[in-house]
Amino acid sequence: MPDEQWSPPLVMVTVDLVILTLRAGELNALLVERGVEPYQGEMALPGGFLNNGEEDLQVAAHRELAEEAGLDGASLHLEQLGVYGTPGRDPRGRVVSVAYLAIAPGLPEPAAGTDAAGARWQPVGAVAAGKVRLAFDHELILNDGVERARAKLEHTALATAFCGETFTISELQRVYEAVWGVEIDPRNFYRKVQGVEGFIVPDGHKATRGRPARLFRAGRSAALHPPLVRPEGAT
Amino acid sequence: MPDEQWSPPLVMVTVDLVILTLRAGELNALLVERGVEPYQGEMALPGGFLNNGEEDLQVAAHRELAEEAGLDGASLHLEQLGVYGTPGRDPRGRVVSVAYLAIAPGLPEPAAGTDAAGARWQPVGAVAAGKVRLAFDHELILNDGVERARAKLEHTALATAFCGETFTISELQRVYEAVWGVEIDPRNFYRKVQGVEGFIVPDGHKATRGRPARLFRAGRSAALHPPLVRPEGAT
DNA sequence: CTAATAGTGTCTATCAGACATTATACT
DNA sequence: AGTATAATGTCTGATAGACACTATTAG
Repeated sequence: MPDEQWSPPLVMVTVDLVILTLRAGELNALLVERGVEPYQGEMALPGGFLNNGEEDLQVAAHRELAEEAGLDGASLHLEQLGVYGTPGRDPRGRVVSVAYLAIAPGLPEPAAGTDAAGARWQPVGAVAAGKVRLAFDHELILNDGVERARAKLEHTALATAFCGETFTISELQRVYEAVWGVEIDPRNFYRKVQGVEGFIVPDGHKATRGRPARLFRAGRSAALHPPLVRPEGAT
Repeated sequence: MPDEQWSPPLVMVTVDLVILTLRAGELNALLVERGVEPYQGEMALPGGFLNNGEEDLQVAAHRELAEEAGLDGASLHLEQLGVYGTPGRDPRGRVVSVAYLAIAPGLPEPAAGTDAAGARWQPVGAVAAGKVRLAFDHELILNDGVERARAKLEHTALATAFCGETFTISELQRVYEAVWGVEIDPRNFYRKVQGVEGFIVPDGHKATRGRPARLFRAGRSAALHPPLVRPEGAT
């Protein structure tokens, strides 16, 4: 019980980012090689300490997004994922980390940021399979982020954030298949996505090998009614 | 950009609790009257600073649950809700608050805790209607907690946490009606809840005015397959 | 018997999943 | 014509919502 002399403990706060994209039909996360101790040389999620005592958490997340990944956050979906504050999770002392989830369309290799010795995309499957080890408790955070993304695909228009400005329905379908890890019947998918009010709106056509595909762009709805339900066996 | 002399800013961390229960068929939240500045005399969510630099966040949440609400957290559903860290949200300085959501079955008036000058249940409708004002950004946190509870009722067995050890299907239905703010057809509700694998299991009978009701207790499943979908017009 | 509450049955419009066919381009 | 990809139609079993009846107790 605090007495009159007691003052609250002070802790350090970091912002960590789970940045997901699609590359070659696989779900990838952006990882950086740590340039300083602790865990120097190991892979970790991009992130870092608050700049100063007055920086907003969301602002700090956008700043790290730009610094470590070279991504302009303005057009990016960015959402709070959770807090990770188990004592001992960071050898430097008591560090509470606020995790954010960011979604980006397919991108080339990132320009290595100023802080990070090296930043690169890694398939989340490789991390889940234990092929890539992460510093701190970042594997836990990454798994939470991936699961959140999978769940959000059902109820929100998040999938369009994985695509470019415009996209075909097939491309949108490949997003769902990659993130959920399942195969979807194209005919039923066409019917369902077009039945969701305000999800996607037509925007011209695209030349391709074969019959030209209709192009769409994201509609006005953030929430999907009805939702696109994830099959039972999804990853 | 941090130079070699730079050290991360230190912030204070609080844990705040959204504790929900059902009283007289209405969704209520536990609020305390603040005994100290700032916001002395106003209503707020129960919560407080970390005890020390080594206290786990979840442990701190359980501690506050016991201290300020007199509730033993062992049997209680407790879940992280989010982080609230906007600069200026607390006049004492930079305070980052980790919010937790707790669900309790119907309880009598709480014994006022040691920290809180007074703790009492308030219908969340009164807060939403502006009849009760909360300190800090606690109204935002409360709203997030209520919305989370509503969403979780669809996909998890959370509703049973609002009931006692055993309950009738009618009682369970009243939980859904109160939290969602809608009326549900009892016949369809019976069919649906009994069709969900592992949601509820029979456990004797209950004497009542009229035909005795079958009693149930919570089943083993945490997640509901299929989910109980919330009607469109739910609050 | 009557009142009160618990529990079950049925009908129908809609929807999800399986599956085959037609359409439009390029070579 | 042949190939490749896009788009649409149909059938069927399951489900959600509307609705009416039977069952079991107390007084």
